Amino acid sequence: MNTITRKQRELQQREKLFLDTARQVIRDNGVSALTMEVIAEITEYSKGTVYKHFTCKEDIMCALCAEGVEYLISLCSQMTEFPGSPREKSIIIALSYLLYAERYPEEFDLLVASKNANIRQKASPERLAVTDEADQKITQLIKDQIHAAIQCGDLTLTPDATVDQLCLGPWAISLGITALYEAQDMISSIEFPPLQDTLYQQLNFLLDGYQWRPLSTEFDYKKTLADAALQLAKNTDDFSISDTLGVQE
Amino acid sequence: MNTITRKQRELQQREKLFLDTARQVIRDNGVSALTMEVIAEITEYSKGTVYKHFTCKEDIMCALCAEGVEYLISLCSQMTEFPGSPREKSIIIALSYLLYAERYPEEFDLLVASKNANIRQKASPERLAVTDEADQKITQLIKDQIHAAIQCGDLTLTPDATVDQLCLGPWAISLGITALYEAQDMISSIEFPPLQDTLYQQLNFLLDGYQWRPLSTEFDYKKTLADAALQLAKNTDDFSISDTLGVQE
DNA sequence: AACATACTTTGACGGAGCGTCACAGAATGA
DNA sequence: TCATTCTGTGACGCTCCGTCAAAGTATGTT
Repeated sequence: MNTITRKQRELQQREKLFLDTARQVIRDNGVSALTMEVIAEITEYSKGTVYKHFTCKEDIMCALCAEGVEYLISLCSQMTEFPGSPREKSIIIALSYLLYAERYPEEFDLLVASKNANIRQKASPERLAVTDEADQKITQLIKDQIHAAIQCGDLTLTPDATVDQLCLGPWAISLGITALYEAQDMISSIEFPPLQDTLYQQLNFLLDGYQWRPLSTEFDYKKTLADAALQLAKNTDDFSISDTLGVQE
Repeated sequence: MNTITRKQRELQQREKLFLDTARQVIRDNGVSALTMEVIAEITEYSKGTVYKHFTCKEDIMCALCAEGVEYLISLCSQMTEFPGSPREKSIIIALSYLLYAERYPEEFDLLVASKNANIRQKASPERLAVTDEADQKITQLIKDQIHAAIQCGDLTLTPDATVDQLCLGPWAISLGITALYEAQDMISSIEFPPLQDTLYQQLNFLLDGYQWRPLSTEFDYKKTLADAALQLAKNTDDFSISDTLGVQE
C-alpha cells in the first residue's frame, strides 16, 4: 500500500533532481546549453526517463520559470513582512524582481522568453497551469498592496482605472526595464545608469502618477529599501543583497 | 565599370527578396516556421546562397527587427508631423509601437526576443550595428520630444533624472505592457482591458509622474490620438488603424 | 521457487534543421 | 578559344529532438 506513496516520492525526488540539474546547466553555461541529453547524462538516467517527466524542452523551461517565480514570492514575502506603508511594500516587491534578475540573468531571460507564445504553446497544459498559479500568487501580492492602499486612503481609484490595471503598470515597467537592461550593450543611444536606480526612479514616477501616497516627494523610499535589504540579508545570511540593490548604510 | 554597381544592385535586390520572404513566412506560419531551407526553396535559390547574405538564422531575425524598427520610425514620423505639444507627440510615438505590435504580433515577438543575449550573440556584428542604428533613431525621436518639452517649460528635470532615463521609462512600459499582453491568455489572475487602453493610461500616469505638462488631468489626449490615427489612416488609405487604436469619431 | 504479469528504463533510430565546402557552372578577360 | 575568377549548389556531417520496441525490474500468484 505505502509502496505507492514511496514510488510517488521517488518520482517527485527525481523530478526535482532533473530540474535542479537543468537550472545548474543554465547557470553554468546558459540556456543554449540546456539539452535533454545533457540532463540525462548528468543525472545518469536515459533520455526516455527525462521524457517521462517533461513532455519537451519547453516544458522544463516553464517548470523552471514556475520555480523562479516561487523563489521570487519567497523573497517578496520575506521583505514585505517588514512593517511599512502599502507603497513601501510595492516598491520592495518590484525590487525583489530586480534582485532575482540580477542574480540569475539566464533564468530571468527564461522568464521573459516564456511569456512568448512559441514557448508556451509547446509546453504541457499541466505545466502551464502551475506557472499560472505562481503568476497568480505574485500578482495577488501586488493587488493586496493596492487594496490596502485604497483601504487606508493612500490611493483613490479614478473611474477608468481598475485594481488590475494598476497592477499591470508596475509589473510591465519592471519587466520592460529589466529586459532593456539585458540588451544594454547593444543599445548605444542611451546611457544606462545602474539598473536599480532606473527601476527605483521610474517606479516612483509611475506610482506618483497614480497619486499613491506618500508621494516620492514626501517620503524617502531609499531608506525603506535599505532597511528591507538589510532585513533580507540577515534572513539569508547573504550580505551581497545590499550591494545588488545599491543601498549603503 | 558599372557592372560592379549592377552586381551590387542585384545583390541588394536578392537580400531584399530573402528578407521579404522571411517576413512573409513569419506572418503566415509564425517564427517557428522560419528555416533557412524554406527561404531557399521559396526563392528558388540554394541554402548556400542564403548563407552568402546572412551568417545564420539569428542574423536574419535581427535584420527583420531592424526593418521592423524602420517601419515603426516611418509610422512615428508620419504621426509626429501632426502639430501638437511634445507630450502629445510622445504619446503618439508609444502608440505607434502598439500599432506595430498589434498588426504584426509575430514580428513583435521577434523584437522582444532579439533583446535577448542568446539571439544577439549569434548574429553578425555588422547586422547588430544596423539594428543599433535603428534603435538609435527611435530613441532620438523620444529624446527630441523630451528636449522640446524642457525647452518650452512643459517639463523640468529633477537633479537625479537625465533625459536618457526619462526616455527609458516610456520605452520600458511600452515593451513591458505589450509583452505581457502577448501572454494574457496564460495569466488568469488579471483581467486585461484592451491593450491600447492600458498603454494609454499607464503612459499618462508615468508622464504625469514626470510632471510633464499638460497633465492628463488638464488635457484630453484621447483627442490627440484620434486625430493622429485619422491622419495616418488618410496617409496610408488604411482605416483599420483607427480601430486598432480604439478611437472612434 | 517458479512463473506470469505489469510496470519502468533504455538507447538506437528517424527526422528536422543548421552550417560547410568541394565542386560545377557561369562570367570575364586575354 | 582557352584561362581565370567569381558565383551558386546541394550533398554531407553534425546536433538535438522526440519515439518506441525491446530489455530489464518489480510485484503478485500458485
